[in-house]
Amino acid sequence: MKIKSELSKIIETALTNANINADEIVISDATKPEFGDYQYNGVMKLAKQLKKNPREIASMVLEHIDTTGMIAKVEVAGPGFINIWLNDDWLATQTTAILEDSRVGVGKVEKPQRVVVDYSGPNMAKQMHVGHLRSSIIGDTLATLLEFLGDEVIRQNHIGDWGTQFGMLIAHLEELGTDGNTQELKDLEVFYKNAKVRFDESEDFANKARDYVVKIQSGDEHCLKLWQSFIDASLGHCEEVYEQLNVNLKKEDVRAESFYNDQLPQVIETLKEKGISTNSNGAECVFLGDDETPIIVQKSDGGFLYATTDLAALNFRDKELKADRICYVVDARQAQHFKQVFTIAKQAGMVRETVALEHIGFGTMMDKGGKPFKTRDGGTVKLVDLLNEAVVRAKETIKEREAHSEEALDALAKSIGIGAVKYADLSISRESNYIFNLEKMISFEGNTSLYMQYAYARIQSILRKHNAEVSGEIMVGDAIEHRLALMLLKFEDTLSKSAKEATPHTITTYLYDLVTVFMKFYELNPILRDDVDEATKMSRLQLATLTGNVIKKGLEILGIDVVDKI
RNA sequence: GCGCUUGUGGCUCAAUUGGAUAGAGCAUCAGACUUCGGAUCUGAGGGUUAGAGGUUCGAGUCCUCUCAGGCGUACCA
Repeated sequence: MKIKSELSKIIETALTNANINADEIVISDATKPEFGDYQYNGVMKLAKQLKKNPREIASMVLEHIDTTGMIAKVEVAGPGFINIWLNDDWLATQTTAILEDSRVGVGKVEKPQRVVVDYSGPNMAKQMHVGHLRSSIIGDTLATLLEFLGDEVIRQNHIGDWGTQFGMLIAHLEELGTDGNTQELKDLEVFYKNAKVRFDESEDFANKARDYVVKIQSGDEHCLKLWQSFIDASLGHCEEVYEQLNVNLKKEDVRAESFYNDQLPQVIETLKEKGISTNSNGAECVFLGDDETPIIVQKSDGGFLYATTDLAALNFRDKELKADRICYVVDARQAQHFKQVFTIAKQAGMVRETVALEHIGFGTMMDKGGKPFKTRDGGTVKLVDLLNEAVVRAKETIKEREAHSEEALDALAKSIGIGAVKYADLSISRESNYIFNLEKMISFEGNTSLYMQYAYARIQSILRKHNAEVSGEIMVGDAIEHRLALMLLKFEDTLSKSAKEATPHTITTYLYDLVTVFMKFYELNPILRDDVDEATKMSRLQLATLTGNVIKKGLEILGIDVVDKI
């Protein structure tokens, strides 16, 4: 239900009938229950333009607002706010209408776009570390969300598989022998470290490594084969992590750096032709605005840089993938880089003017002391280790409360532990740095996945206990049911906002508010007690069922499984 | 040096993009069980939104300066 746009239409009609012109009508949620459900704050601006008293204008508008359907009551308050109360019967009808809807009342966008979401982007030379967590799950949520809303999403995993370090790695792989290497490849950190040791201790090895870099680039078959087997092994690690994280990235979504390799000279040619780049100190550079430091697109030795690859990728995504919107889910620290690359791409005509280019930046994960997240000895924390730890902790927590069989416990621990980490990450507004705290993540209190899971399990428990058909209409009988019904209908507005701004935390905040309201409803309004009449019982069962459906769908978009029992 | 960015109760985070008395959760204190799962709910205390000016009907949000962090700054990605 697009409540806000429905209300906008009503207000627009009222304004027209009152002979007032307004360009855009923005409806916002009421800040307090006593101010109603929604409010329109635009009158103050209009009054300024018309040079009239805002309260006077608000009263004029008020007279023309249709209060026969959706709206129950309107009121002018403060300097000129128009407060809006929705009608109970309307809420009841609308919620009843979506009881059987698998999309729980969420429609599809009118104009679907083709959206490229670039996320995860691990480096093949190393194991995935905690830094990849945010990109992977924020990107995946965005992709799932846009798809659900009807856009055509193209996932792109821009893996780092090209560069000088690969010479060293494949030389080491060759030395181990392609058959005997499987053991050491299990841990890429170890593999990398050993390769580095060889590189430093042996002049022959180092020369060979450098030689191999050139050979891969020139397409030497033997080296490419070694390289490919190394990439396959490394990608295998990533796929295990994606599997564990419930992140929907497949092999066919991989479009690696190496893919763009042969397009790089063309990028330079285009930039030269258009007079965008110049030669400076032997390197091909782009100077933007008044910036003194350039963006280097080709090194003085002829090598290319990541800006060049990104330009080639932008060109490909525009020309071949024909994207309307391209989202880069990458660390916020690369903001300048993307700003520059986007500017160059548009200037050079590599991307059409109409394409929306967005850097979906996110903050860094910190430890409890507010420092960048590291292991005790200062190394990077491997993502698998962190996730495994979360599962272990979840298992301990669940075990304390209820008796489960060992298999059930393991399965529960997996979905709950991983879900808790994901939820905690997604619930923070993405651009700020955040402090990683596993205990808080696996807590049942506050805005955590377990609080949602608990509410869901409670609802399922009621339905099991009822153990019969649930039918009939929803009736909105009191203030708390009014709030609950309204929250349920707000799901679509929430998802739209989240998609537009690429902010997963909009969804978690909504779910938390929904569940909080549901918990209050649950306390105040008994469902299965004997003294509740049949129609009320059914209505409340329906409300509970619908709440469960929305929680499930919401968590599903975040890539988190719900469980019927905790 | 230049550029970008952040600063919100003791702690961790919000604030519908300029709207009403800045909201939650931890923690603290006080309540509610003949439990539809108490892993819950109700309430209280705790804030000059780093500081100082400015813009206007109205500022956590916009502008200027100061203070304190973080990040980026010519051939890594």
